[in-house]
Amino acid sequence: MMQSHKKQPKAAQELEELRHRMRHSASHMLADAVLRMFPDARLGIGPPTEDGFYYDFDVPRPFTPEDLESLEADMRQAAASDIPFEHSEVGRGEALELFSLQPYKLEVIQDIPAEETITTYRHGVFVDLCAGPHVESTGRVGAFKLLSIAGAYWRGDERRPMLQRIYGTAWESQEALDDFLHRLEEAQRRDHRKLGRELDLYSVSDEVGPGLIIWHPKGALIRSIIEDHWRAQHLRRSYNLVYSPHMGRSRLWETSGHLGFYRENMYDAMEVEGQEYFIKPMNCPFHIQVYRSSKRSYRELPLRYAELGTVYRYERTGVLHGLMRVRGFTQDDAHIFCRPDQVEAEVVGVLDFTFDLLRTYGFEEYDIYLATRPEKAVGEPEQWEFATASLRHAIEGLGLEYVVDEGGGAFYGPKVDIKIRDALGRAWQCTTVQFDFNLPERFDLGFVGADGHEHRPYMVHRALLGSLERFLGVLIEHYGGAFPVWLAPVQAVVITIADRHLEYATKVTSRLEEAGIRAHLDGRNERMNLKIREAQLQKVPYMLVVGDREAQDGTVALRLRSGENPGPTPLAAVISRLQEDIAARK
RNA sequence: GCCACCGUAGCUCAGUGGCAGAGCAGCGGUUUCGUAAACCGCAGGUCGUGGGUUCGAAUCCCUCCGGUGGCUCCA
Repeated sequence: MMQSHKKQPKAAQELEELRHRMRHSASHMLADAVLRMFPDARLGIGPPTEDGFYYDFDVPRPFTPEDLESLEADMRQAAASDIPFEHSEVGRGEALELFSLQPYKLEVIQDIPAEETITTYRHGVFVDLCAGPHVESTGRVGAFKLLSIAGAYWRGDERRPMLQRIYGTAWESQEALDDFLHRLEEAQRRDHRKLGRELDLYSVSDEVGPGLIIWHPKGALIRSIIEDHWRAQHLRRSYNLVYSPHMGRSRLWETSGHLGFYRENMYDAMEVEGQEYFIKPMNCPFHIQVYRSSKRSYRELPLRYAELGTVYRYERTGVLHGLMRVRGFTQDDAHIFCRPDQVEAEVVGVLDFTFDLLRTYGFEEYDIYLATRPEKAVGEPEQWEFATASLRHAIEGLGLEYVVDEGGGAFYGPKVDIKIRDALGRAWQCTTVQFDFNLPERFDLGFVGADGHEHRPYMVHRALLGSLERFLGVLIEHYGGAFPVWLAPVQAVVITIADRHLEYATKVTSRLEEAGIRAHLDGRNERMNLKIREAQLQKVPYMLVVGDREAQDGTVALRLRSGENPGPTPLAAVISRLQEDIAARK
């Protein structure tokens, strides 16, 4: 159960409610249309979603794109006929009778608690089991469109039958629908997989394998800037940087419990001199080794070990997606070992660090989730209560809105997840802060307290950016490929108008490079127009055109990727402008 | 992994049973140009893989590999 701690203005809430009703009604009209196409179709469920609606069907053959067109035409006809939606309450027996030919509906009815009333909505001949609410009549569904077809397991369970799902969307006006479709197009333009290729940032190769990222020079440069900044920030916040190997003996993973609980995500063992080794899916066991390398005193806690640790996890082929979901990735990982009395301050420190770091990249909006104890869990209830309260206090103390994900915690501890939204409106999890009651136990971690006795430290896993691969993917879409100057692989391109300007252009480029600017000289024997176009497509922030006038005056003709054209500018002024941008991380 | 769709030159794509094509990129040349694509030429492909049907397969069928949109799972 998700319990929201968010507030919305009333007007926005009413609009959302209207869209919700229109989408709900549109999904009924879709199901009605499908039944006309396939009278024997069995209906799954058809709820509204954040951006539209879907409906699941068990049909004799999969839908085709042409089917979508004729179904949509059928729906338009229904809308034109303006048939009223009629609500009624039915008894349980009556409901079972009414939907006797619809096994999925029967299953839903059986799951409705006895004390709840069962309701149906009818328009024309179509009746659906439905809690509602709906718009008054089919003419009031607004502007709608069917979007796509997909397979979906009944009740999301891969052991149950796969139904055919049709996705659609509905909005209060044609304008709002067009807006939405425009947003989808914009999202496609910003797709990190497309930009990744166009800007030559990374690739995946069939020969290397799916889900394994090959960073090209420009992508690698952006990544290394992010990493450098990350390390510097960690040092400022009293983290200790460590490095750990990519594999370890089976004994390590047995002790950690990964072989017991996480093996399906791990690659098979490799044998070395009769011993089994596993490639790491997580960094924690290694950081624990650092902790255990000497006897720890309460005086040295908290200890914060951080590493850009590359891990490999088996992911099913169907879930791989560009940089967002891969098989080999680098976590910006850290493990904090601390005393109980330090826990809350540590969590506050991590959250503060997170927002500080994410703000650097222009992320200001987050979805925050507090995930609590699941049914199957290790650790004492008091520990869970204490840790969960620490997380809650930390979030609330910072005045943040959050959602409680009841029972959504890991088996080894409660956690806070923070998601940022990409250009498609999909929320991507980046930050995660997780308590771990399991590993300190398994590795028998301890510290000597002021009382001279052994105590168990608290352990917190945290990743702020999540994985560099995913974060870069989100960043590419966030900026639409137009990276701010401090991240841009090429910050300035010097463009010659004719070959005779090469000498001056070379001098300009060297001056820029000496000033610490990533400059590139485009001295090709091509027309200036072409070079500007290419720099523009590569989203280079500064273009410095040099011709006769500039060579004579010691200036450059400045052009920005925004299309602004400030014109002739002294080189020194351009350099300081660039340096200001870089310093301000613009 | 499952459902649907897709895979033709580095990229974007045309070709749906009868001699593999275009634009861009690449290479060679001409051109020396003032704010988003100069011109001419050349080269480039076992049509993802393996098998089958056929006189003949990029095209039809099957297998596998990879991708896309979803489902499940997740940083």
